[in-house]
Amino acid sequence: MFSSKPYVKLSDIIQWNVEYNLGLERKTAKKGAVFLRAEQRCDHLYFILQGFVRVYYLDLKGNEITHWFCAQDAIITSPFSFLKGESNILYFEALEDTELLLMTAAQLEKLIQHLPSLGESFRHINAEFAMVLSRRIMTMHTETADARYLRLMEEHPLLFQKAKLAHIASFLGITQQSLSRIRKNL
Amino acid sequence: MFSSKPYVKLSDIIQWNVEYNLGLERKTAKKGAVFLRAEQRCDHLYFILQGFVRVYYLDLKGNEITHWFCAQDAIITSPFSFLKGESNILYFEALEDTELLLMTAAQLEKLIQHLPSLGESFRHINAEFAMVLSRRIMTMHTETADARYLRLMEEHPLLFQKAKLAHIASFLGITQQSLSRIRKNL
DNA sequence: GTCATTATTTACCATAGGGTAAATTTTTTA
DNA sequence: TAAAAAATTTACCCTATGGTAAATAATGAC
Repeated sequence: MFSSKPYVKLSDIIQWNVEYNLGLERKTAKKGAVFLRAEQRCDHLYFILQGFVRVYYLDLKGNEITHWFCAQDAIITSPFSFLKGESNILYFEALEDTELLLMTAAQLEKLIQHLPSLGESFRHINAEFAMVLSRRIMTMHTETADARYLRLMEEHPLLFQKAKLAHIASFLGITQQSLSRIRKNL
Repeated sequence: MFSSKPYVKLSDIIQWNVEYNLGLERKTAKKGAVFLRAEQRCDHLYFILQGFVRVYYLDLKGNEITHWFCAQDAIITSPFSFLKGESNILYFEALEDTELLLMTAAQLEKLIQHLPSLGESFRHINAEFAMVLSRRIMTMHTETADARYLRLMEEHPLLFQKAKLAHIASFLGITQQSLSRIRKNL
């Protein structure tokens, strides 16, 4: 999330695509485009070659809740759908012009057959991702909304240039109005 | 969390321990014992052969926050410490007499060298774990405390026989008093 | 079985954040 | 640059949950 993933280099993926004749699909999404919607199956990993993506879902009242933001070099998917074939509940929205490389589970497994070390890389990526999510659960419990906002600003200042405050508010677990109030009180 | 992990069978691990001369350590923890503390390094995966474990951490005021519960056949570790060598902030508490099999990162990598398919299993386990955590983040946003309580009761009725309400309350993200109030109002 | 300990509930008031609606500012479009 | 649309802020009151403290209930030790 946010950051690049040092374990898998996109340039390698692009090279292997040719070398092993994987036939990976490419996709572009204009700024503002929602290129995956709930109810659409998500049967790809999306490698972000370029751009910035917001992942969100809808709560019971239909409000958009930002689940995470992904920058260049990150990999996104809808885990429920990609891993388990369950119906997808996530929306992927390009917050700027975005270029994507798509990989199916079959293509991934084929590639790992050729390159077992890539499987190991993904093992580490998954473990780190779980770690990031664990930490997020903890900070949601232990920190006030103010503290979470300040920390986000410190750790990801660029985010505030790319995402709207409404996006960031729901990512922080509060409403836009509450975030506004927090900003007012410094 | 909670459930068994179909991807790795404990009986296999025990057999491989002999076959590949891994020298895995065993450990037992009496009911009530805290067998890992914050500040202690966690450089093992803990396979739960038998028993039930609560993982918790302390918030800024010193309150115990339950991070998850783990039953037989689950694997626990302190990801920050095990993966990154960062200082450990988690406590592992046996809620009943518990028997554990310990595996260091070195032992894990050695075993995976012998059995690459185990690496693949762990890749899937990590992915599923991330999925569970994602879902938990979502339900914390979208569901009220009442709904989370009712769902937990429905999905994990046995938990209520093994854990105290204070443990469950902090797992649900509320205080013990709030949980009590929720229970009162059905 | 009695006492001590631990777990749970209750009651009180305090507060962070939600919901609605409108005002204001900023950005986009024409 | 004017008009329209979108984003952000503000203000109001409301509600869920927190904090403190005490009462009750359940469990365990002797």
